[in-house]
Amino acid sequence: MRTLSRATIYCLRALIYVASRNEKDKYVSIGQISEELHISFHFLTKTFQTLTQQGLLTSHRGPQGGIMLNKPVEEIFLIDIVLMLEGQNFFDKCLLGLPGCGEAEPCPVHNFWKDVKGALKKEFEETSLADLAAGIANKTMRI
Amino acid sequence: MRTLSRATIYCLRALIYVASRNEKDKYVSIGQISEELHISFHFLTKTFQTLTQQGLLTSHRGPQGGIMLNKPVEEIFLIDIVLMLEGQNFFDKCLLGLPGCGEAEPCPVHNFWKDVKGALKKEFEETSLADLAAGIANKTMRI
DNA sequence: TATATTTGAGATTCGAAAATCTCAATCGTC
DNA sequence: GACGATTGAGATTTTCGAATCTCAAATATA
Repeated sequence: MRTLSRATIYCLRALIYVASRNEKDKYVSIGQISEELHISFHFLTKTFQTLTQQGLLTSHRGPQGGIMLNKPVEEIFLIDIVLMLEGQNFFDKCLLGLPGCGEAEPCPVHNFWKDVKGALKKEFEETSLADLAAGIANKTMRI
Repeated sequence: MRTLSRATIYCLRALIYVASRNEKDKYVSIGQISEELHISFHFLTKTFQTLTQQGLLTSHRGPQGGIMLNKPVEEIFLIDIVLMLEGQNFFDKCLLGLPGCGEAEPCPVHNFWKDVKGALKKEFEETSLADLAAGIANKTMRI
């Protein structure tokens, strides 16, 4: 079950890593994240750019530069990250990929899928970066 | 939110179409399905082959040939189709795509995602082809 | 101000899924 | 038995997301 794109997955892993370091008001180097997590550096810069443009992160060039979360990890939710990277219409898509599907002209699985998406969205809305990072306290855990 | 592959989507649309025709013990031509639903003929034959090999369908070559459901539509569930086409491990995958993730060594989102997948799987298990086809009674509905 | 470090941005390459094409196998009908 | 209709199977091409590469812009530090 492939739900998120690679870009989102990488970014999520990176943000969980950043959150777990819990260093406020300090830039974390993208290069360092890339090395620690074995994620393509250039791939990361691209996704971080998007999040910076959308206001979730602040970035800083030059030595001691990097990225920094703009809000406390308790106030950043999974849904924010996913919508910013996958697009605001992430939860609006039809299971069968039918372009015309909607409330006005629902496909056979429209209502079924609407419920499923609603439940998933609720989970994403209630799960913060702090929740996700909490699991990482255990050092043996791999991200 | 992209959940199913194109192959599965096409097959699902095709099976809903077949189910909605409600013609027992009669072969439905793949060519006809392809034309009606504007789905690539060769793509359909491929996915139907898989379902035939796995016992969900019976196929028949030659004139008046086609495919036929092996069970009543009430007894074919969404989960069957999805697992046959996407693979039996469809609901086992890690949200972050981490290969080592599992009960023994869970990733930060493992338990969160396990619950979500469990709920989705349950929905798929409880939704039959008959349920999906029921919506099609309305002729204006597009599949 | 010179330099090393780091992100920004876009071009290019790679690979897997998607789509198409070709021919073989099967079978009803005449 | 010949022919046309239809699925079976695999090869080939196309497309698009993923990954890489290259250079520009910014800035801390000495």
